[in-house]
Parts: sequence; C-alpha cells; structure tokens
Amino acid sequence: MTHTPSLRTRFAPSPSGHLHVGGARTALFNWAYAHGRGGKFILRIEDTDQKRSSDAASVGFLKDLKWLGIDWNEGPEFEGCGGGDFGSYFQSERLDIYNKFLEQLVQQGKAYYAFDTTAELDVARKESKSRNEAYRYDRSRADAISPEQVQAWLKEGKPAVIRFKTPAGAITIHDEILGDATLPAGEVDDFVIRKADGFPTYHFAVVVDDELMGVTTVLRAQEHFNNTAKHIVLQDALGFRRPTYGHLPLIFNPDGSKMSKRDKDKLLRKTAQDKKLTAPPANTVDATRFSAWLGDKNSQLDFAEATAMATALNIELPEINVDDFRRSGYLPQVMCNFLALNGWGPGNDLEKFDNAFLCANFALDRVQKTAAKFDRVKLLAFNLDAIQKLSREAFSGLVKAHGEIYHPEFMKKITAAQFDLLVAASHERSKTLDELFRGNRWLALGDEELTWEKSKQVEKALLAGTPSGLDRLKELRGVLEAVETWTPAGIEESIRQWATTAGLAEQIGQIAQPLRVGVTGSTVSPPIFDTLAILGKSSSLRRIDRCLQDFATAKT
RNA sequence: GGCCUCAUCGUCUAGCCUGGCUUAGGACACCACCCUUUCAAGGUGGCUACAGGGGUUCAAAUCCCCUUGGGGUCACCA
Repeated sequence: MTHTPSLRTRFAPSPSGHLHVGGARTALFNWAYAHGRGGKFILRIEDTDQKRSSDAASVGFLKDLKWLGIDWNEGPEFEGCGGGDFGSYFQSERLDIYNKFLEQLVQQGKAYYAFDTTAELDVARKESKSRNEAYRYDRSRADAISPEQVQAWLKEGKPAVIRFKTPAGAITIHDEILGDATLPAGEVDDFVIRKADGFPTYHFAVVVDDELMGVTTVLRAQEHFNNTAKHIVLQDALGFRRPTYGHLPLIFNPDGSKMSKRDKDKLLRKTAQDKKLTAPPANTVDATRFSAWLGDKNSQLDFAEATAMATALNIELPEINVDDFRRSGYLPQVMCNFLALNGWGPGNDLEKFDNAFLCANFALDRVQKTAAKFDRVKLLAFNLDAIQKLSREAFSGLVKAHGEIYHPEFMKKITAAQFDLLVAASHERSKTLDELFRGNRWLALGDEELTWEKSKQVEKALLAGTPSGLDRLKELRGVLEAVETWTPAGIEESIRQWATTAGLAEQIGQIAQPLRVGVTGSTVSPPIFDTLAILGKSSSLRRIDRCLQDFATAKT
C-alpha cells in the first residue's frame, strides 16, 4: 500500500435531492482511495445554485453516507464527522473568497464583464444548433463594449456576469483512468465564472476550493471530463496546482439510459399516461398538483407523493437513491461492495469484499473505462448471500431495526416470541430485510381483518378435488386443536401422524396448502409448520373457522 | 452535427499494458434436472462473448489503422 500522507480527495455533491447510487460510488472511491493511502477525505457541499439548494437535502446526503460507512475527515459537522481547518465546507459561505480571486482575474485582464441577456444568448445558441455546430460564446460581443461603457453599466447596476478569457490553444487533460486527451483550440469558450446573482459558477468555485483545501486527487464521473479542461485553464490563470484527475465510468439503467433521480417520476408519469388518467388517483395529490406534474417532464414528486402514486397505480418504483435501497432492505456493506464492482474489481475472480479490502486494494489502474449497467438482480443475489452469512442474532437485530423504522405498525402488532419465530423461519430465504415484512402481512392482520385472496390458486387449494381443501381443513382443525406443544416441531408431529392415518403421508401438499390459505389468505407463506407456530394456536383456529364460514357458501 | 471518448457472454467482469500458457475464466441471470409443503432457498449439470474489416507477426481478444456502434459534452445546473 502506498502511503501518501498529503493525499487529499473530496466528494462535492450539490445538495439537491438525495444521494443517488452514482454519487455514492464516487464518494466511495474517493473515500477508499484516501483511506487506503493514509490520506484525507473531504466532503464539500456545492450549494452555489440558489434555486436548488436545500438544507434538508444536504442532511439527507450526510445520513446516506454515514449509513454506507463512508465518513469524512473534513467537511460539514455531523455525528462525529467533519470539521477541519479549510472551512467553510459550504460554498455558499465562501463568497468573499471567490470574489477575491474573481477580482484578481478581472484586474489582470484574464476575465471580463459581459452583459448579454438570456434571450440574446438563446438566439445565438439556436443559430449554432441550426447550423449543426457546437455553440461557443462569441468574445467579440463583449469586446464591442468599451471599458467606459462597462463601468457605466456596472455603476447603474445592469445585470452582468464575469466570463473567463480562455487562452487560445489546445488543452491536454491527463487522466489516470482514461489516459491523455487533447481538446483542440477553440473547444473551450469564454465560460461564465460568476453569475449575475453574484455567485460563482461551479467551475470557478471548484477550482478555488480544490486549491485552498489542498485537494490532490479528483475522482469524479466521466460527465465532467470536458469540464476538466475548463478547470485546467482556470488553474493556470490563477497560478494553482493541478490535481490528479480520474474520470469514473457512468452507471446506467439496465436499458442503457442514464440512471437518474427523475426515473421514478418518469415511470409514474408514463404509467399515468398509459392509463389515460386525467385526474389524480385517490389519496395521492390534488388535481392542480397532478396536472402540473403530469405536464412538466422535469418536475418531481416528493417521496411521500411518489409512494402514494405508485401504490395507487399498482407499480413498484425503481430504487435510485441510497435511501431507496436502505428502505428496500439492502445491507450497507452489500451496497458498497456492489457499487465498487460497477467500475472496479480487484483483478481476479474475487467479487465479494468489504470496505477494508476496498481501501487496501483500490487503485486507479483497475478502474473500468466503460459505463456499467446497474443490475439490481445481481445486487439482490449479493444481498441474499450476505444475509445468509449473518449470524441469527445479527440478522435479528437488523430486521428489528429495519422494522422499527419502516414497519412500526407491523412491529407493534406482533409479540417478541412471534418475531423470533418469524426471523428464524425467514433467515435463509430473505433476499432483503424488507421482504420479511412485505411477504408476511397476514401476520400483522387481526384475525377478524383477514380476507382471502380472490385468485385461482386460492380457489384451487380450497375448493378443488374430493375431498376438497375445505373438507381437509375441517378435519385439520380438530387435529390442531389437540396439539399440545405449539411449536413447529410439535405441530408437524401431530399433522404427520394424522396424515399417515389418513393415507396422505406422501401428499403433504394436500394438507399444507389448505392450511396455508386458511390462515394467511394466500398461497405463499413461510413453511406451513412455521407459519402456524408463528401465528399461534388460537389465531390459527379462529382463522380456520372464519375461512370455513366464508367459503361454506362459495363451494360449487 | 462539432469535439472528446469507449468497445470480451443478456449483465457485471478476468485476460489486453509486458502477443503464444485461452478449445477466452468467474459471478448474476437464463435453461434442464434433483430436493421440496406454497414461494423461496439449496444441489447438480448446461447454454452464452473477443462489434466488423484490414494490416503487423511464425503467432492477436491482446499491437496499429479504418468502419460501425455506444457514451459524454456543447447553460448565468452542478
């Protein structure tokens, strides 16, 4: 392991929305790279877009990072992380610093004021587009204005941006992952470095902060590749050092589209349109909100709204954000492992590893150059494997914590003993922590609330054949009533005994299914003896009675 | 469209830099069978890829060129 005490990496998200998997992987790699080399990992909040920033979101980010096990040496202070001598780590609190450097550039003639309106620029852009050319800002627009005029306009408060006077010449980017790339002269135009609202643009703030915070290595997504050229010319103009760059491959959806925070809304909107909905489904959002959302491809519902809408439309929302995966019951170490595997591998057939291994082995020369499609099915397989490897106690603890956060009603309805039995019956078969709750709703239902699924499978289990499932149930009720030790083993013993006398020893399915449907209302549940044991004797009997009652008239 | 960039099974990838050890390895998925009390889980076996075309070389997945295809970017968003 290389030990570079001065090595400093950073993760610099804009606090809009939650941390999504792409961002999480960027953070993970930066973190692992620094940690594996005795360096420092810095977290910086890029909140220079006044329209988008929100404090709640930046806290969401911090929580997500913490959950993944990614801590930061410097940055916003949160649960024992953060602090540091190079603050503030919020860009919105560093305006004075940026302005100092901005002024310096203007005075040196390396940057200039421009007064073009949005409308004017739009025209120029459209023109470029119509000629099938890339749009580049035309410096002569600004040159045409005399220095006196500039001063006069500034004095009267005419809105102005500051643009960087990009030097002529090709720009070569050194990238530790992709190698060198050279952008021909003219590819980078005079980009804006301070917006009319007085805030620096991303490009300017990044360059200043990376220098002042001593960042030595920048690992970020490939979509930033072209931006790096801008950052390099700025660094040169300001006399800054140039960090080492590595551009990470993007993460895509299985269909090849870019994984985006908006994917959930995209799916919901499409479903709503396919169903030709003109009004919002009940219990979702109001009509005004609905039509505004439906009409604007870029608008997003908040989490509660989106969840309600998905329920109403009867669809599953894709997990995009780290928080979505947490909610779905994935283990943080599995998320990190799988995220790392999308874009990096240790170089042999090893795929399962923890963060300590990642820190010790992560290096830029093994980072993939091509985008990866995020395969949730494989992630699920990894999660199952990790769950199976957990001790019963550890699994139980995680399930409990998960349930208390995401299924408090469920947890309140069941006893500690029931919980333990459920955990035991589910451990080997749970792909996620959440599955245990989603798949066992029958347990949290009161005996009088239970309803029986109207499905072919249910009918078959109860009504088909002679004797039918219902006939069996009648007999089984008596058998169960006589069971003295109400445990999976005790129940099994009694039932098997009865089955043998009834000549059904080899056809236990003819017994299990009617029972299962009788007490759970559906054809799917944990193994039947576990199911009965978890439910308890009186509930089981009561439910069988209700089932017999309900279907007594339905029998054909 | 300009510029930049990438290219191994359906997917994530090993091998490529330092050409022969590769009838291209692993994992997930898929298929078949087994187990089985539903759904899973588990077991065994199987299918599947070097984008195409030219070079260079005794020898190319590995080096070079072209084509094709993919991606990124072209904001007073980051």
